[in-house]
Amino acid sequence: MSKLPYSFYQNTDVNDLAVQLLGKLLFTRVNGELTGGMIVETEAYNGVDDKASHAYGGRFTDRTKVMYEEGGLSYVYLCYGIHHLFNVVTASKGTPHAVLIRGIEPFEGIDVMLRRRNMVSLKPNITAGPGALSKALGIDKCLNAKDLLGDEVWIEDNGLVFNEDQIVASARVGVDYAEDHALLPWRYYVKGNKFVSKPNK
DNA sequence: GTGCGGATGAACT
DNA sequence: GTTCATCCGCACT
Repeated sequence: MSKLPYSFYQNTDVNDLAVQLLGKLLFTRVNGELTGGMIVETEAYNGVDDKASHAYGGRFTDRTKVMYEEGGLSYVYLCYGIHHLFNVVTASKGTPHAVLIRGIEPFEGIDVMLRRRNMVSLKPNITAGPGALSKALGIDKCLNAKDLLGDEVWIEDNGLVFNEDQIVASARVGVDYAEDHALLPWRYYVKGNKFVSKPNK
């Protein structure tokens, strides 16, 4: 297995990239503890033209500035004051594309994830949903703006590729505020996988 | 400096 | 289906 190269993240078609991330392995090493899982659900956020994106209209703030960096960095932010959401920054410098990781299937360090989630047995909700998987992987603001080829958070290619008929595209979750962009089918998930988040149609 | 509300999840009724 | 935990980013004064 090998880490995805920078060239992977440079893709300017953020939807294509969101699909390609399905089946890849997301790892973190926090306090020396290795955890990881296979990405089974993503959402594409198409930068300045996307009303659901934090960078819509070119908004550039302390929080959103990392999205304007070169693809291959992390973008982690706090949502509802409680949940840290993990995104992959993509495209080239100046183009604030990002892909939200919404679900992973546990692969490595399951005991550590159970402890972090206060769970005794493995159930889908350990990593189904963006807030849940961040907690299981130990992701918080400290992992914002990290190099995805570093040794704190990274993504590996295990060679697995899904067929088109194994992938479902649907509307993104929790973006009602995005008006006419709320219904765009930019959420992608692996059909039938138990670690896809709740609104699973 | 102030006020509003969110790319959610879990525990309720 | 409804409620609420719990913070800070962001727009505006």
